[in-house]
Amino acid sequence: MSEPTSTISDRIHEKLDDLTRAERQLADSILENYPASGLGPLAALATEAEVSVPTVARMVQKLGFKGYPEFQAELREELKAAARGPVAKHDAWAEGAPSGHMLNRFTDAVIDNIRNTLGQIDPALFDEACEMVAAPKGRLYIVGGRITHTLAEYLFLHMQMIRPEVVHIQSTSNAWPHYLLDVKEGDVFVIFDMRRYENNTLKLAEIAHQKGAKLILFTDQWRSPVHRLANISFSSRIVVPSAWDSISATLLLTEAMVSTVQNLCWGDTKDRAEELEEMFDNTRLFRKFT
Amino acid sequence: MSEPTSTISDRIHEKLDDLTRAERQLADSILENYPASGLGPLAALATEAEVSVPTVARMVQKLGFKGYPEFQAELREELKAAARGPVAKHDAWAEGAPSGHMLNRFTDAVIDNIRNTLGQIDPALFDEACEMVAAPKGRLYIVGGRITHTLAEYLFLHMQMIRPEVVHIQSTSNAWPHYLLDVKEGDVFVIFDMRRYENNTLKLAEIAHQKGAKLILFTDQWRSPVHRLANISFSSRIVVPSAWDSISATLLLTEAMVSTVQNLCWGDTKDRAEELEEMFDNTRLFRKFT
DNA sequence: CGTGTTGTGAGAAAAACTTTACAGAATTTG
DNA sequence: CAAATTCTGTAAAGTTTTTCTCACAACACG
Repeated sequence: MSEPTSTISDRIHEKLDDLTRAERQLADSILENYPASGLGPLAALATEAEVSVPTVARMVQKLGFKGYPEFQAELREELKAAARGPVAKHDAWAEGAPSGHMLNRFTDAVIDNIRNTLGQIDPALFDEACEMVAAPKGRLYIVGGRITHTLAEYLFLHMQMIRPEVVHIQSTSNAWPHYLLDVKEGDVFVIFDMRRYENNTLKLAEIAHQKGAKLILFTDQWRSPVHRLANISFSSRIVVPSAWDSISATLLLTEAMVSTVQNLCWGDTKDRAEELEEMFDNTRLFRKFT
Repeated sequence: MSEPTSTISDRIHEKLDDLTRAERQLADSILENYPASGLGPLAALATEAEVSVPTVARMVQKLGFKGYPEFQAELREELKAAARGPVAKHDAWAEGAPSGHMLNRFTDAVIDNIRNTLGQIDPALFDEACEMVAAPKGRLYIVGGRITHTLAEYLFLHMQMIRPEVVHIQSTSNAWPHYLLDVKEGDVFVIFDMRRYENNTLKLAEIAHQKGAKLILFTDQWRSPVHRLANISFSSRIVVPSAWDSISATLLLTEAMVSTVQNLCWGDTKDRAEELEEMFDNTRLFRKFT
């Protein structure tokens, strides 16, 4: 038996550019949970990929198989061969990379960070924070430092679409004191401060706190000094095999917050609903996950 | 949907005592290379196990299935779940949160995205891209769009510390054409373009390509039109239970790239070594993972 | 010898695959 | 902006494969 030099997965990737829209959609679906979906009946695969039956038949031939059964047979062979191999499942995230490859080591670390970070989150506090952010009573200020202002801006860009009165402050900018002039009680600050913690951020937090604003802090596992002032803090694990830190876990929290807040605000802000609706139409993104 | 408490493999083992000789022979064959052999046609399985067709049919019913197709369907389901891996099986990441809590749903989705994204990366291409980015021959341009410029800036901030001649362009800015004036052959562009893909980014990529620059693209699973011009593309999964997309998987790739490039450049740029060293001292971050 | 098991062969029924034709949609081209 | 081209889904029909079942003979074993 001649060991096939390339798996079907490879073959699909190679041909990816020659495929049409629907075929690519199908290819994605096959790769989605590979190889399980390719082992069912053709019609089921078509349904799952949301393409028509002939599209599947056409593509299978395009990939060089005489028919769907032949395609399946090779998938099974592949599966057999794979099972023979190392049982170590997630030894490698990126197929074909040595397990010591940076991609694998890095991914291991990030997943671990995420697990660890989530394990230490109090869901009730998270919900509370989201409610504070969603509440349209006061202004929402979003603050980031030298590196973390990218996170801050990411949050800002989304909040801006969800609710009014959102301000993005970069604590390293020398303009930040001006922003604080009209902070009043009931305003909410979301502050990102990861090591190395920035003095400006701390000062800014102090003033905001003093003026009666609520503070929500995203920091790392060693916690920025701001946490003593903050009403709610979330610490993320950030260690990766790199000379720098990872903000992946914090990004996850931020994205989860965006999603939660948007659910909370749903329907409230009529004027934004329009804009959102248009976006949903354009991106075909509005899927109910309940 | 009730999660089956037992796999088919378990089920066979349980019933093993109630089985007759030929049936046991069949069972052994199924478990031999599980689950591949069970996914082919019934007749093939019979031949492989050296039993008759009716024996297979009879045993499948004995196991409690209505017919062979039903048996196969469950095998496929099992395979699907197994591929998801032990990591994603966690049904509560944040302890104490109901498994339907946004934090858990979101984390599931992100982990799944990461797994899927990494599974489709060619490590050789990734290394190649990192070498291109590390090569100090030409300039390094980093380009992002409306949302993705946060990723671009994150990469920029780190590259700036690693190598000289790094430029950050925001394709939504109307100043970008000026940046392209002195692009020359050998320059490298790192472009972020996720849906909804931006026309400006495409135009910018076209000009850069035409001027002989190399393009590295970070996009989503549906791939920005820029990918046709790009020398190397990486597509990430971005779907999460939210009205918006997630850039978490792409951030992971970006961070992994930063780490890899920094390893490649290590020692080359003497003038930056100082600055780095000081940083490492301050952050106690310098850990050798090699 | 009797009981329970297994294989053979065949045929009916069901399911699956392949192909074709065509119309509507999407995209490209001029 | 219209025409041309390409792509895609629907429907249907024909073909092949697969599954299921039955009857019966052969076999194993106490």
